[in-house]
Amino acid sequence: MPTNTFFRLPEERRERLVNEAIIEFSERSYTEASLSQIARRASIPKGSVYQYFEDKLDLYRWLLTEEAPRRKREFIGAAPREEDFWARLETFIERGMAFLVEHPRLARLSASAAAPTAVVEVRGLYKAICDAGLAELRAVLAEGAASGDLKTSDLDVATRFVSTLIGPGLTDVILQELGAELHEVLASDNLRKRLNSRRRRALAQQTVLFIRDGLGAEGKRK
Amino acid sequence: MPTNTFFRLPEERRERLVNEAIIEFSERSYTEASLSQIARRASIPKGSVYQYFEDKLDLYRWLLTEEAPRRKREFIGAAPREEDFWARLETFIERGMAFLVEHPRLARLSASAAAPTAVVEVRGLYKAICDAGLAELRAVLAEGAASGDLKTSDLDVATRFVSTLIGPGLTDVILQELGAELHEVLASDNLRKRLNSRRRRALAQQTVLFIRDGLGAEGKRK
DNA sequence: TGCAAATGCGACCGCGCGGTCATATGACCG
DNA sequence: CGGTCATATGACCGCGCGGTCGCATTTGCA
Repeated sequence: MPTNTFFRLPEERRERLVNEAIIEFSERSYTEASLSQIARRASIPKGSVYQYFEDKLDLYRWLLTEEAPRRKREFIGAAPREEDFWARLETFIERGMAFLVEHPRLARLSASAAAPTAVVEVRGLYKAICDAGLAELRAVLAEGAASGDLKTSDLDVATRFVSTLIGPGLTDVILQELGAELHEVLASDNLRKRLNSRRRRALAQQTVLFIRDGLGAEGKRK
Repeated sequence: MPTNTFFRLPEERRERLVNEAIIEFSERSYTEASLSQIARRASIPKGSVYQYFEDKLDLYRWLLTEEAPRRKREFIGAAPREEDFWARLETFIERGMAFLVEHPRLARLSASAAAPTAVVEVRGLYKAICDAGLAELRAVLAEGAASGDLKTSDLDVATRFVSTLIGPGLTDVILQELGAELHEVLASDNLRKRLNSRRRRALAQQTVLFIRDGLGAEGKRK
């Protein structure tokens, strides 16, 4: 947890630090990321940073578990209540994609915790984040099971499958769509403008169709 | 590329080095992994290692693009020719799972390259590996499209979806199944015995069903 | 205005890393 | 036996890191 001093900081200074930290941690894994760099780029002496956070992990943890989720919640806003379960799922996916496209660094921040690492605390953080995401998705899917739209055979496995699809899977598809590397997208505002809301809707639709009907050809399904 | 000296090494010494390298690179990201550690654990002076490989990246690249694929090919063996496309896909998935379970370190080695990193060469390596995997899977799926078993609307996106499912997705499911963390599985032979061939078949079947039919409830499908 | 508490600050520390190099060793050969 | 060449070895280098510490500066209050 940051110290009170941190929260008492002039907003401009605090923002500078936080933004540089987000940039650093979105481009590099926890281990690779350098507190010295963050401080240097934010023009804040390293000694001061250690007055705001206990250590590197403290800053990382706060970003990952407090600040990023807060900003995401702010962006996503209240979910519009759709009638149909599949429409609801589609919206859920589209909102996730919108966040990825509009705030790629924040999205990457969480994904970067997936890196295989020997730092056990980071692994713990990642697991917690994953579990939270899974729980959220599971709740969505449970509604579908309740309304009879979704097969109910194994909700846990289904949740994991869907989660993988709309997480790493969609990221992959989007990058291919943009024809760019992740690091280029992070650096460029221009690239991501090419995945506008209309295109995102289409991709979300395609994803939902896959989840609902699979890839088996119509005529031949057993 | 390793030097000729490396290939002329007494087998026992070479194996020691390679094995320790696999362990190190499967537990840590490229940046986190330490050549000094590998050398120390293999009881080979660091100076000697630099007689076998140009640098850390050279060793990593060789492991990732030569040695691991070679061992995987050896393990998987020739694909038994099934008649039905879906049976073929199921076998493809089951073999992949078997490799993951029997050689978790080798499997992790490749996955570890997915780590977000600022080291551009590592990103290049990862992209090459992914593309190779995607091409292989695409070929499998293309057969399904040709035989009329698979929807042919967008083979590229489909390939990416399926790839994500049987890659990170199945890994997740398996870890949940084993009730263990990745690092525990790497360390323990015991754990992975619990995912025997019969259980793997079942999981592969479940995955194929999902890919073929999706999650939509039977009665309500449009 | 003066003092104490909070904060800013940057030089400094120890560490482990990737990588180098001068020298030692020993196999092979005329 | 002497000389050559491939190989083995570990002390050593420079670097950037995470983190510390003591002093300078500012702030808030009586």
